[in-house]
Amino acid sequence: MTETEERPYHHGSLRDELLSTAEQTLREHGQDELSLRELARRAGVSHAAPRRHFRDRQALLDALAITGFERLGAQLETAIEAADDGFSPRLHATVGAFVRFATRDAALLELMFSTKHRDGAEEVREAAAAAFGPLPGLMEQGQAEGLLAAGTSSRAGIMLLATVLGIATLINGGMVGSERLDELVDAAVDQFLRGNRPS
Amino acid sequence: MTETEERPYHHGSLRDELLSTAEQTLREHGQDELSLRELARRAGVSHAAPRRHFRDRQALLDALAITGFERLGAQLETAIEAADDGFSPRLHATVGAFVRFATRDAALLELMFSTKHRDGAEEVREAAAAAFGPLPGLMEQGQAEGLLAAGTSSRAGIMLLATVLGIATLINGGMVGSERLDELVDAAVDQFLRGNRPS
DNA sequence: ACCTGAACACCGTTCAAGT
DNA sequence: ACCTGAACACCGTTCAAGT
Repeated sequence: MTETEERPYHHGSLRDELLSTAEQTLREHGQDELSLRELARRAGVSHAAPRRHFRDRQALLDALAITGFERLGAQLETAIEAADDGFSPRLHATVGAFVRFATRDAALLELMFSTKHRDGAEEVREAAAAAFGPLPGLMEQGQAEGLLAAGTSSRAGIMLLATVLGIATLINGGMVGSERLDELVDAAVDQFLRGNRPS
Repeated sequence: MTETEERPYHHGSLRDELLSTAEQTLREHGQDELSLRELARRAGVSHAAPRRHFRDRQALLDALAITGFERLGAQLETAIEAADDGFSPRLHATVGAFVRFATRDAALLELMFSTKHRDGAEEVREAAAAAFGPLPGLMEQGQAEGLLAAGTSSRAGIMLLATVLGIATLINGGMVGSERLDELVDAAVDQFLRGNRPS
């Protein structure tokens, strides 16, 4: 009945399984504990098998960052769609979704925005760009509604992201108590609106 | 004449030497390439010798983060003292000093604000708090000069720090081109002032 | 008090060989 | 096309022993 009693020689979906158990290990034990050999063991496969799917350890980390950005992008989109049509509710929904993602999965966030992707790993940056794709449109809506000053849509999106990313980083690193999360997020949105409204 | 021709059995200042070559390796090759054994080799000492000074690898990383915060704090202080007396020039100087530190030494910045220090490593958080000690006072000066709204000195400092930290993270990770650094820093200060001025 | 040298268990990576 | 098994060079960590 069950098809998992005896594993076939060809695993079938080894790449996906490695990625998902890697994500779990990253969340529960951090990046340092993440070893290719351990992942192979958990998948019931030889230690050299992952080599077929990930050139090296860094390639696995890059892939984790990419799927992270994909999930983040999906959550941002969902949040925007679920919110009311106006700029302000959409802005709040977006910021809230980002911060929820960022604090729920601290180690993944760190990996996604890590310096390691600076060289090579163009795909990671593309995934990041795709995840934040909805932002400029949202900023333009804010301008159209007269809530944001004109001519800042790209910069404003980066500024908003930078602020909430910074807040999440400070909290994830233990530099700021997590009980201040909501207060700071509200302040970020507030400061953003006040700081970028038309004069 | 030279006293380094033959190393004595007792190194003398092994801890300091390990830390400073570790800092260099971190800057040039990243955290992954940082190995205790390699540091020991470079110091001309057995691989087990660092154990006397750092309980394990994480303890070395913590120490690096601490000295990083100490240097950052010193640079912030110097910048404030060198600036004109007013709030605005001091604010610009502080932000500029932080961003310079953050982008010059990306791997160190990452280590300093890493999730790893969340558990244990209370000293790292104390070092961080000490480095940012001048911020609340600066915010109070802004309030006294009527440029910042009252009652936000702690929160305002965190917000400012979060925004510039986020900008540095985005640039260090390659998500935003480094040619936008000055533009974004100016925008951060501008948005901060507009967003927190008294109504 | 500080350092050495051997030992242990673990990695990532490579490569010929198997299915 | 995908996986195995042995091999290599490297780790971090521990501990008895040296100075």
